[in-house]
Amino acid sequence: MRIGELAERTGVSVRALRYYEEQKLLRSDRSPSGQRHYGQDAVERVLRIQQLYSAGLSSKTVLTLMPCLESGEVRPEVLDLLESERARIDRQLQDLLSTRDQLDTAIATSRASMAGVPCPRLKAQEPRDRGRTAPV
Amino acid sequence: MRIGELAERTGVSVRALRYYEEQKLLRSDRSPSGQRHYGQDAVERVLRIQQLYSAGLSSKTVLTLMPCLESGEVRPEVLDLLESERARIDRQLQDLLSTRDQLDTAIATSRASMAGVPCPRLKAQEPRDRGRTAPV
DNA sequence: CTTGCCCCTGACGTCAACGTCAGGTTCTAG
DNA sequence: CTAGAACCTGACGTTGACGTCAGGGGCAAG
Repeated sequence: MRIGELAERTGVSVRALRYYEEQKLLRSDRSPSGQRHYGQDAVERVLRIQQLYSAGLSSKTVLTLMPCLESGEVRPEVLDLLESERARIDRQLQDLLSTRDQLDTAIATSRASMAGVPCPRLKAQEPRDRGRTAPV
Repeated sequence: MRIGELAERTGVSVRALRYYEEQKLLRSDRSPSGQRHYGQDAVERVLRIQQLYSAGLSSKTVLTLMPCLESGEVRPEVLDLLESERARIDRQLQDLLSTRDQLDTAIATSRASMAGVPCPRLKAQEPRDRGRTAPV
């Protein structure tokens, strides 16, 4: 398929697909006139790239890690990267979950108040340790 | 406390704190000479701002939603924003969880191969390795 | 043939959350 | 009193993942 169809089937823009190729995250066969052509598996690969981006990985990190995630072969020099990204994801998960809870509480409160029920009091979340220096 | 102490206690930069004030996310009392002073509650507020940023909310969205999350009073015109952010967070949670699973699989595979299968390029640690320049 | 759609390669624009520098003021320790 | 740390206000720089525009080519239909 050509780039327009791939874009449509993945929901990402044509520009983004060309950007992925520029970053060496995606390859394409070229017709004699230079047009890009992709196999069916490109759809899955693009969706996977999007997922990794959405998880906060940079294009360079995706480039480094994708072969490992696909093949299962982890070269020892990328293990640190693998683990630091995992740790970052864990921290971000906590922030997302906590934020989601706060949004849910607000939404529930809103619905309740729209139904005429009085607003309950919200409790503040205890802030998580962010590696700050110990208080004196 | 002054801005430097607040920065240290929250782990965010002085520049970031001034930026938050610029975005009206954070207020400060000013001494006659113009220096910013903060109460103890500023620490919690800054950590909360960071958490919302980490959850992918924009500065404008944080500005809009923070009062609701604190007071529990949701003006009906922000309910849409509240719900769309919640939906976005849910999607991002899926991506993060899936990515974390993939990383975990790769890490586990790596550990297994290091324990069982001899890795071709594993160098032994050299005890006198002092000239190790940290790559940037 | 030509119309219209899709495609190509640069290359500059964008946006957010700061980093960084310049040039000047204020606070504090000795 | 003085050095230096900490603070102030601009204002320009950075980065990543694209958006967008300019200028031009390829190809099936009518």
